[in-house]
Amino acid sequence: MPKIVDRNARRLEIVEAATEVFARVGFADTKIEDIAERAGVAKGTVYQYFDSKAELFIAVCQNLVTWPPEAAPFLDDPFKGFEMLIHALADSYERSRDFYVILLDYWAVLIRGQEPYRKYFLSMGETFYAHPRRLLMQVVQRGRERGVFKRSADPAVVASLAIAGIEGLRTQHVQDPKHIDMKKCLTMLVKSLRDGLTSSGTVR
Amino acid sequence: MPKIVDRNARRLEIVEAATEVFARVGFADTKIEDIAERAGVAKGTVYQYFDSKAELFIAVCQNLVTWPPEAAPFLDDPFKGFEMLIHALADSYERSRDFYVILLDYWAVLIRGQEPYRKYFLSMGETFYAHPRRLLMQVVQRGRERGVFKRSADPAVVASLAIAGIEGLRTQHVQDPKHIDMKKCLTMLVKSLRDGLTSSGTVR
Amino acid sequence: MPKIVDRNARRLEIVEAATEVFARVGFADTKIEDIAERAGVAKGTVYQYFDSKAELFIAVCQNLVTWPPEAAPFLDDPFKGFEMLIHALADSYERSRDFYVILLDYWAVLIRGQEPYRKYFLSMGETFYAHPRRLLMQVVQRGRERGVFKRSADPAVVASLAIAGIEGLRTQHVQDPKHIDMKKCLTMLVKSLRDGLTSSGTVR
Amino acid sequence: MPKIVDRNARRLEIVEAATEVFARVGFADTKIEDIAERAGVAKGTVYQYFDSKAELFIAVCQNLVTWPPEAAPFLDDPFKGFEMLIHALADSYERSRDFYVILLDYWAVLIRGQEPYRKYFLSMGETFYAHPRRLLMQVVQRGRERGVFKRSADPAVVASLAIAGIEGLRTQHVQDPKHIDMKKCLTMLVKSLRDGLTSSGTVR
DNA sequence: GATGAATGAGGGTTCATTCAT
DNA sequence: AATGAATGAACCCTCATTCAT
Repeated sequence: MPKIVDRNARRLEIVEAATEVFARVGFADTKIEDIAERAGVAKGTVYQYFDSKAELFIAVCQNLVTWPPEAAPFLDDPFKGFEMLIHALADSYERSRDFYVILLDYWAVLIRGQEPYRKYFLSMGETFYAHPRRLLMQVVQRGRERGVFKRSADPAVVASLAIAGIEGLRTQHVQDPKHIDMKKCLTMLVKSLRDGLTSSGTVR
Repeated sequence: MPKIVDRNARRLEIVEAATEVFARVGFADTKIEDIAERAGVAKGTVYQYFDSKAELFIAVCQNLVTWPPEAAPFLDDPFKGFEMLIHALADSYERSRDFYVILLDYWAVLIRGQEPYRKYFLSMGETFYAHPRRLLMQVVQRGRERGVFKRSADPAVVASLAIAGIEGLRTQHVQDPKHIDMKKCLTMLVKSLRDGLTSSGTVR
Repeated sequence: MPKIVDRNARRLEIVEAATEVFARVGFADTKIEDIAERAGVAKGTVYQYFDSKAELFIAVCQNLVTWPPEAAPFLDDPFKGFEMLIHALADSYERSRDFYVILLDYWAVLIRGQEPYRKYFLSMGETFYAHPRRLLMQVVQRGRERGVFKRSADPAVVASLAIAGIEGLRTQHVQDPKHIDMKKCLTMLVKSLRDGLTSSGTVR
Repeated sequence: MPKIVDRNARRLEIVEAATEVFARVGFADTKIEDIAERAGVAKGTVYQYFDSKAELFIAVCQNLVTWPPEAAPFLDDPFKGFEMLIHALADSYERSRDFYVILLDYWAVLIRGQEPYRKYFLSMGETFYAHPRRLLMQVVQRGRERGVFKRSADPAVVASLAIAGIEGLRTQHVQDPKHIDMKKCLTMLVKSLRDGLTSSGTVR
């Protein structure tokens, strides 16, 4: 038998090293050697686990896409649940700065990537956004059923808006933390959306 | 003038060619030669106008940061003005897909860039976001003064949220246009924010 | 205008440098850098003239395939012509040791090469062998018409045999010059083939 | 014996696997891993039997050099024997395409190999060609003694020519089977050489 | 002995940048 | 000013070989 190694563990070590490096310098400027060094292995070893830099990047993204909170505890109270969910999502961004920063390259592939990868990332993106969106839609739906949210509220639209708000705030915050008071903004985000869900609808 | 084309015109041609190429394939994968070809000049010529690929990218970004609509016509009617402003901003993204796509690389520099450039892009970002933010804050402020928006509404927060919503929706839309109904989402964005600005405030 | 260079001349210099290196160490062990050095240019320059090592090798082979002697002066006298032709062919091998040695790699591509190249080399091989074969067939044919060679002699077969003999002798000679007396062997080759072309045919 | 398979059998398995792979893709493009896989062993195991890829190639060549037919049955009738011998040699090429194809790399070492190997392969080449040459020389010699071949015929030259013809025809045939009618060519090869061995000698 | 994980030197290729014309 | 040929540092990836188990 050869050297005893837990391939899965080693693989994960490399993915984690890669996550850190990709996040710090971006895909284009990342050298495989840097990743190897950070993982404490030789350059060639990386290629025993991943066929190419691109494959490794995919693995990194997949590894990142495992964060979303469970919805169960939030569902009972639509009002409170909606608020909790948004904060949980925002936190998940907060918790992993890597995650957010790697999204830049992730998006880049999505928008401009060549076909083999583009399609792949696209499906990844679906699961990626699909889970939080599903959770959000569930609370909204529940709220409608209970009569606390308006019938006319479209759960898909609300979910998109909530995610958009969170991401958009993060984007501005990452650029210049001083200009954004995240706490206040998130509070207002929740409030506005809830108002939109409950207001009598006739504006003006 | 020794030549028929003056330097400024030629320079702009190169910037525009670069904009198109950067947007299409991203900064890292853009070759100076591609830009030169698209601009109809030789590779060396590009270096007569820009010291490096990075400088050229800066010029491209600066050239992009000239879009926002004028606020004047909207200011009189806070309600209508707020709505118009958001749609105008969304349109400006819409109108220039290049613009949005280049933001990816712009952000990348902002977040990870080495110092000479990072600081530079940061200040650029300020003007970049500052103008639309200022316009939004103006309408909100005006609304407060007229008593149509709540006193407690923080113009800075509202502006951030509006921009966040627009950008976040675009992000999702660029990834998969089918999943997002932009029109509905923008309408709800306006409505929610307005509700947040007018609701009696007592939540629950 | 850029540096004034005769691209064709420079290209040829590189091909000639490559010919020497490919011949000396073989395709697989040839480093582009070695070729560049021998041509007195930088590594990158080679790639301005050839897309890849394989393309360069093709160019080398094509450049080599320009040797065959003109037949005209020999055609009148089938006997003498046949002899002269064989010696001329043998000489052309002799003159360019490079040529012969590079054939090894040429054949390797032909026999095992992947499709884009295999087909290409195949067509090259046709012209490569086609010319000497055509010359040989012409003299034989002329001899038949004049009645000095047997009607039953097949020009194609004779041509193949003559070329086979020359190449086969070279192969042995390159391996160990001491074991082969080229002059005597060529004389006997000519004599045998001529005997085969004139003998009454009833063997035994 | 500690294991079921003895070293010699295992060694031979590896050599045979290597023969197949070397023939198919050539020495340079052969990966030890491919050989190991085909032999049904692990990569490291190959190195238990051979110190290096080069050593393994030597072993492959040595294993190949065991083919030639026995002369005894041919010797009695010089005419018939000469013919049979040439066909037997041609068949031996035919039977093992591997053999012929590996010659390419064999020759390459012979011509350009570094010293430790070059000399080695040279001596191998001698035995390699020596055996068939010896057989051919024997029949010719026998024919001279019996008075059916001319005194002036040089057995060494005839042997070289016969081998040259066979190899040269194979070379052309491998490149493009359509262009060569091997049967006809071999018949004419035999006939020509025999004519050369019996003709009255005064050409013209 | 056998295994296969790890290694790292090595080479093909790219491309931003320079510079002679 | 414009050109595009030349440069060479940089980097991805391969694969023969080693070695711990």
